[in-house]
Amino acid sequence: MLDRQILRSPEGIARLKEALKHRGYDPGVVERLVALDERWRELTREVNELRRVQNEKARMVGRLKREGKHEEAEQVILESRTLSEKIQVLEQELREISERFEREWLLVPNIPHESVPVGEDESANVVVRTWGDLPSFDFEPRPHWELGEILGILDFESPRVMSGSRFVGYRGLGARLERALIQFFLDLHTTEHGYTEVIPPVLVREESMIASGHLPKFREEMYEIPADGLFLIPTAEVSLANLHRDTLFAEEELPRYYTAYTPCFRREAGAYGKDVRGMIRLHQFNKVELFKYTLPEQSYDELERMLQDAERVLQLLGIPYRVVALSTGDMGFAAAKTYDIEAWAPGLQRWLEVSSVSNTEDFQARRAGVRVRRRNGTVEYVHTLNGSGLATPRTFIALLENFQQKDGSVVIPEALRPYMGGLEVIEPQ
RNA sequence: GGAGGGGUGGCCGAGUGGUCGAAGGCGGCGGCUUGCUAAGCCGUAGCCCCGGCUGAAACCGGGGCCGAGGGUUCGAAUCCCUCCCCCUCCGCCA
Repeated sequence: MLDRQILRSPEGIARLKEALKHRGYDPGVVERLVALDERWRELTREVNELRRVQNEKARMVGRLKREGKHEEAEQVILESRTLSEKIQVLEQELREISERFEREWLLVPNIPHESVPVGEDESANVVVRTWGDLPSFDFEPRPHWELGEILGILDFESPRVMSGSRFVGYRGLGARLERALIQFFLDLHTTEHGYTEVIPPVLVREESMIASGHLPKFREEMYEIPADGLFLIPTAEVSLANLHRDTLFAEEELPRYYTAYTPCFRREAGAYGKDVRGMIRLHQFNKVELFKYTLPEQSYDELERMLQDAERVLQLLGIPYRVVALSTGDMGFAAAKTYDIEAWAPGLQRWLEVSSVSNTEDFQARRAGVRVRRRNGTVEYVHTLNGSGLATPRTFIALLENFQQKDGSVVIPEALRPYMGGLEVIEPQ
């Protein structure tokens, strides 16, 4: 959520319209919002004034009664009664205006940072850097689903029966490898990068989804449990963004770094027929998330650092990747700036997004009510950042496909071996 | 699921339907005292919104905020309703 102050100056209005245009949103909503805000302020002014008079009269009644002047008190009560009715009518209208404003305001995305490349879609994204050499093979590299089959570590069949498409099962060393990845990520971030590990709920209330910016706009992407009004999280970002709801931090308490492993659930409603093969796009997957609460002036430095923390995972695994700065048209709703990290998948011959690292500035903090009292006494919203560190299925894919050998065996990167009981190679069954 | 108790300012905690933010404590800030610190003493202090002011800060005026939302009343932290959360007991179950 943006500061609605932006609707009260010509420059702010122009800035917001431009931001919406760059994101591919209709800037037409802005005029409507400006009108609602103006009406809201006008009503607020009127109501405030009437309440002032009303308060005066109420106090007068109290005073008169205490002084025993009951008849005069009755007179004032009579006046006050009609005023009270008038106020109620205006308050009703004020409530309606507020609700209408709020409804639309919650659908307005964040304003992109000035450093974000302007463009309609992913074609305008900018590759910031590439790390590692793409592997060359003296054989045709296999896609992960073939490797999973050969090695007997992935199960695509039984999940289809028990749950439908876009689910995967791991078995044997596959399950162990998945667990190893999660543990490796968490250990790295907690011991070397200073994040505090948390295990949050994965079922949350609607208001938590609103706070993180995932609702009301993306309802069709969420699994919902109507009987209890709960939603399955699409990312631990939701849980971590709600860790300090309605909190006023002291400046010394920031920054705060959190990491969490959770399963994530996505309906993928808009992706019919896309990435159906293998485990590129799943309804349920595992992810280790990174999250920071920072002072506003530090958030862009913290963004770069978080990006490095996520990159470090791939470096230690030896998986080649590139970092991409997303364009205005490709960024998520709450983000002011986003980097994607894409791992190379030689079997698929494509780059796979394994991480997305974003600064939402105060967009989520405003929705979640997370503020900081500065040393000079002023209060402002904190900045929040989130990033994957990493998502496992695609890391799993990249790992299998990069380290495969001619016979289908897969070499386990050294960093992971301690988590695999020292195992160096997964052999075909 | 059943019964009962409770949610008050950054934190803890008192509170009457009518004296403009609500005792007290902790913590905060300013000052005095002090070789320095601690202790002590004095003072000050909340958050949000509207307006003065085109934007921001300070300041001034006003409104709102005692879990959330409605309601009763001239007037509600205080009474009523709904919801949320916490605690205790009982039942059930990992």
